[in-house]
Amino acid sequence: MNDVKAGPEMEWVKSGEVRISDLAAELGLTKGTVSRALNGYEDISKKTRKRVMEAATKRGYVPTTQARRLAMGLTETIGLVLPPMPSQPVNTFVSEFINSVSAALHLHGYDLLVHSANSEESEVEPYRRLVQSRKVDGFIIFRTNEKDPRVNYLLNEGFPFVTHGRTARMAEHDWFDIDGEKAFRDATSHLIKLGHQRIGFVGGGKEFFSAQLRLKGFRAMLEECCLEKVPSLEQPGDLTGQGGEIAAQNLLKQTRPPTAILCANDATALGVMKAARELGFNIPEELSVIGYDGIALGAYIDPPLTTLTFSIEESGKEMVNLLMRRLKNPDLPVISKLASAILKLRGSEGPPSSIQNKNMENCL
Amino acid sequence: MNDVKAGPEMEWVKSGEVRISDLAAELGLTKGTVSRALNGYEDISKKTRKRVMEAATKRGYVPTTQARRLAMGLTETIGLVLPPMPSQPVNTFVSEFINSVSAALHLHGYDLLVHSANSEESEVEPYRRLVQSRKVDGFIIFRTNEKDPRVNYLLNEGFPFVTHGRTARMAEHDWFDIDGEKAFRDATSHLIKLGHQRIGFVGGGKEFFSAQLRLKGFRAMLEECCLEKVPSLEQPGDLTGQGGEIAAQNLLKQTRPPTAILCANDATALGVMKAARELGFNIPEELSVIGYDGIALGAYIDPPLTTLTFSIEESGKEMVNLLMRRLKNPDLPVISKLASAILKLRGSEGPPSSIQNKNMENCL
DNA sequence: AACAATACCGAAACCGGTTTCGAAATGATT
DNA sequence: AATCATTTCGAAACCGGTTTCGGTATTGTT
Repeated sequence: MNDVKAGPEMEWVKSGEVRISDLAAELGLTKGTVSRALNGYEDISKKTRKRVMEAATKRGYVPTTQARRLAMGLTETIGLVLPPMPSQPVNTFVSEFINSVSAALHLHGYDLLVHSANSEESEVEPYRRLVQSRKVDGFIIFRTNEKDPRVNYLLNEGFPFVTHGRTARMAEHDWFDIDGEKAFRDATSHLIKLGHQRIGFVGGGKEFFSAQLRLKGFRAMLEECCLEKVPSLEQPGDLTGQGGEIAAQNLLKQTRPPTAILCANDATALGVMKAARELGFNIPEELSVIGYDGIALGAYIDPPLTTLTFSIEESGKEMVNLLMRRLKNPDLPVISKLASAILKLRGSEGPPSSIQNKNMENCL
Repeated sequence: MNDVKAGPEMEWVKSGEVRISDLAAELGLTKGTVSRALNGYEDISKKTRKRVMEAATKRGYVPTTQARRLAMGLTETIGLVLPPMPSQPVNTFVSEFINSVSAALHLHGYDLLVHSANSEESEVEPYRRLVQSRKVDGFIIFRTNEKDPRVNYLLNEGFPFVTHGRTARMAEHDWFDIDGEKAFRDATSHLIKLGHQRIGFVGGGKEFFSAQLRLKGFRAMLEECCLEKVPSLEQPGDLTGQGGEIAAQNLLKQTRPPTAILCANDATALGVMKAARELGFNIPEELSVIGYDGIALGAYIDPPLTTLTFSIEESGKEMVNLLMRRLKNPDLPVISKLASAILKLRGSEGPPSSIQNKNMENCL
């Protein structure tokens, strides 16, 4: 019933009750000596070290983290501040991300401190508090804006951090990002090869750098394939389902609606699909839809959502690597890592029902 | 560009560079006096207190958390261990929950330490480590099993914690839970009132207490309405979409398939809907489906998923309240709180196409 | 056997705070 | 003016570790 196994004659010890001074007294040593013995200093005889270590395991001694960290002048803790969630949590990114970051940090002996952002105060306030009270050694930042106050603050303080996503000052800090531009080039290319000529795009807010890069990839591939850029086919969005609905209505009510819509993320794509259904468009026969994020749920809707997906686990791991490197040596030059998303075909896209013009063979 | 405002003649101070000893020296006081002045002790003259506080704000002094906590013998930190995610993160519960718990803890001056569970080691290992290294004062536990090793371990240690969900030992620890039994009574009643006579149920694993309680509520309402309990209509599941698919196949391939299916959670419901579509069942005309969890995504699928929903924010808040109470006074009697879920009608349920028999008026 | 080198451990300072205790200064009382 | 109570602060211990420094005890060298 109880997971704690205890030998027959081993008296019951509650966890964490024995201090280094107890151990020292018991062994007739000073706590300094015990500390060095346990930490592998060379000036301890094999015999004493063995005695100490055996006593330590027997008594279940584990150093008090707070004390050790205070003495060593570090916190071994990384902060992660959750952006305010305006009740649009269609995305499971956050929990997966936290999970992978936490796991990666643990391998380095670091803890993860998760803080929530109060939407009433400034965005940087939580960061400032954590820095000033010296609760963390560095930050993991995600969902960056192009001009990001958090980045500005931390750069100014000279405080270590890594971002998930690029910023206007990306040359000054370490960052990890998914190559959204390439991803959308791929997705656009895929649609064009299927025969689509009029492709819509629903973006994210101007402030999200990543959404801008996705738009850039979309435009680039259009141009590469000699398809003209139609401004009315590029709709702004806000990365939510609702934003997707509105944008889709704007697109599909046009005289010549697009035969395919690329969405800046999956939440948007779900909104687009909902609006499309309500307007009587069959997916994928009359309208192809492609999202971005690879949320697992996309596989369960009808039709299953084709999307651009990437490894969140890898993201977390890589970011932790970048951060650990930075903590070890703050003066190293900034580096970055770009991972790629892959197009996961699930069924929400297909060839257009009517191919209006065929002048694209010139390009492909 | 920079959020840090500094007065004209205020020289630039990097955050967290000034220690209490610096402040004391600058003021010609001892650090003990400064500490007491800042912490509202009564044995400090008004004049000195004012001097100290002004100097503190001017120099931007913030006490080092590590040191303060060590001296005061507490960690002011609560641990939350993420259960291993077997790549089934269809649920956004976790991130919302973390968010609300973190926010609630912050109001009490507590931090949230999020730890990930390594699936290779024992489930209690992370807890043991956090306890032994004295990194946390208590735990928030969610997704409990009926016989929960984590609960056993912590009860044995006498370590404070609160669970989200009941356990076999719920009389011995504080817990918060959603009244899943009542929720499923409501949902079942709703279906029966719509005219359904053959209602299927897809459950969660035997180990999940909450899933068992939902089944219990389902059965209770059936009995209350004089509907016979058909064992083949109760299918086991695993709270995943895939589990839902399999269960739905088992249900719908029967000679007399159910006209409605209640699912232990939304992920399961999505799997059920997918399988139903593939088998040619129209929802809700030929098959009603109801889930549990209230995930936002359910609103965007076709048809929108009717589900039982509850406030995750309230869950987090209440659990933190329970835990804070416990930390303040460990000897208080255990208490618990049961919140209710509400049925959110969205469209995946309706009256059955053919009402087989009408003998239910006797009961309702 | 005398001496230097080395191995090993104790003593003490330190990390940055909090808290207890006692002494000096101040004010009130007679 | 002498005595007592208060106010106010300094000194020092403490939280639980780590790390530097110096002094024995042991070993190795000639």
